[in-house]
Amino acid sequence: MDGIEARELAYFVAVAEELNFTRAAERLCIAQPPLSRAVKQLERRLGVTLLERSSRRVALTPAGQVLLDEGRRALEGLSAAVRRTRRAGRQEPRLTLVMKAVGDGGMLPDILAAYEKEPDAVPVEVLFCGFGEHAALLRGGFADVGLLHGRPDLTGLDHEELLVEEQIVVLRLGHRLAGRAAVTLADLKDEVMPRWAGLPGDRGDGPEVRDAGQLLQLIALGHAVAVLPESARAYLGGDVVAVPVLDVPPTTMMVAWPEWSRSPALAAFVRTATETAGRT
Amino acid sequence: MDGIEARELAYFVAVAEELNFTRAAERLCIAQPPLSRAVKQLERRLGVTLLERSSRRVALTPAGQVLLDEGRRALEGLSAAVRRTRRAGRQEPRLTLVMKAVGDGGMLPDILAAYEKEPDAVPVEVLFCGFGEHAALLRGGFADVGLLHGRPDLTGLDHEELLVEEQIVVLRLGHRLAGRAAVTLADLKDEVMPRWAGLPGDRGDGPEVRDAGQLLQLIALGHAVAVLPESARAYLGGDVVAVPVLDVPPTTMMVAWPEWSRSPALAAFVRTATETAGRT
DNA sequence: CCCGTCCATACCGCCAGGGTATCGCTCGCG
DNA sequence: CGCGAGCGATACCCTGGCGGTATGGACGGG
Repeated sequence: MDGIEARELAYFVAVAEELNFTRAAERLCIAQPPLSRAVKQLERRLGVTLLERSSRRVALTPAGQVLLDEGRRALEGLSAAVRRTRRAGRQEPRLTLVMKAVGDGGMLPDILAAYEKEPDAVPVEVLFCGFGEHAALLRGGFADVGLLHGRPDLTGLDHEELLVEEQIVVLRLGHRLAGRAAVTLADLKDEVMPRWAGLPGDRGDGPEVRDAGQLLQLIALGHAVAVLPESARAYLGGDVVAVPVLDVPPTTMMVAWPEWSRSPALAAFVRTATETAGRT
Repeated sequence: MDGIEARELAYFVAVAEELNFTRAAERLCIAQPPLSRAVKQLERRLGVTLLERSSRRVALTPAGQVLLDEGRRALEGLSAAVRRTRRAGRQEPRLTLVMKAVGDGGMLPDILAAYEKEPDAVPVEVLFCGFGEHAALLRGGFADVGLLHGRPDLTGLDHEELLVEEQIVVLRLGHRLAGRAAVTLADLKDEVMPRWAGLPGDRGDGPEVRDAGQLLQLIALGHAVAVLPESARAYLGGDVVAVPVLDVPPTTMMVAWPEWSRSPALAAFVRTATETAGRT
């Protein structure tokens, strides 16, 4: 037995993130002295100095940096286990599918229809999320399966490819490029591209949008253009047009799920999704 | 805060594995009543029934099965974090390299020599392990980096390919195939192949060996033959010969390390290993 | 030089977690 | 059919650990 407790690890992580016992204590809603004691006890149990305290400044030792990284992940794993258990224990078992709005390549109705006929099928609950959130929601145990686009970070996930799509640019009717048969990225370099709300990695210019409706509205107003997978054509209204973009790499849509998941309901969904995609 | 404690999770895992509170309690070195109480408290905190108790039999509910799987992994992650922290906290930092004996493709001396010249280099400690153990030792935080062969389970690991090798069969001098320029698997189907000790997945026949020395001795005695990567030629004595095997897929050697590892010492080692392999 | 900041120490009270004794249920066996 | 063994649940006690308050001591800024 290594004897380390989840609570004291969480305490240490708070201190290591704040680099300040007092602030960490109030974040944890406890007083500062018990926090000091708990961290010291953790150091004693590990036999390792985690923090360099100099009565004016708190700094991480190399070992402390390791425990901050590893411990955060371990705590994530713990609460993911809790969430998955809670969701598995609901009286009415469900499968939570996470996807970006309009991120199903038009296949979701077919997949769901086929899935419902499976013997292991359970009701599917669809959870919409922002641009890069799929993977975190799957890893964290908030969702069972996801439909992903592009090249997300797949660590901790298993996946199957469903569909490879060419990309199009969506333009307002009357836009200077709207009549072209095809465009290149060079044609678009002066265009305003919206960015998804709450996404730190995205480029800073362009208006912020929260969902596909806002995006289409911006395009229809002529305030922006957007490069989307070809399947998005199905969602376009009459006041915008789609033009193929020649030199953008095709985007692949995939179904992904947490590594180690072995529920029959999930396996049936993945099988159904790949078969449905393969039948096109 | 989800409020789940590592100890109570370990308690539940023990009960779920034994399906018997009394035996689980003695495995945990506590009395049975506190164990019953702890599991019940865990169920209350999760709001989920984990075990079906029928006064004569204990069975897992579906949610209990989920928590058994996920909780085991979460506890693994926790103790891996502890081990990595302990190893990072040693006064003399070292890099622990795990490999099968004679599993380095002859490159280890070159890699180590080149690595020692790196600015971020630390002393390398080599840990030998049995056939399929590399990945578990890396995931568990017992080692920092490994040299792997074949197609191990790489979940939780990052890796780089170092070397693709053809395979040879090692035979006693005077063996019926020893004079051949090459053989096929069909030629070998009646031969005795040793199996590595402590490896459940291996085929049952053949004598058990613990290391390369025992293996070569068995071959020299004519009691066995073995299919090995070409680089093993360097370790062969004069009383055995090596013959290429035509229809065995080449084996790839790779360097692997735990996902998320970001120590400069490790990064330098991986870079050195790939550069050394690329220079051949 | 004093005051504010911040971590450590000292001490206290309470409850969670572990122990022992015992009950209740069920199955197997004579 | 009745008894005993096995096993989990309950009741009760006791101790150690965790959290709280008060305070000390080191350091830096004004």
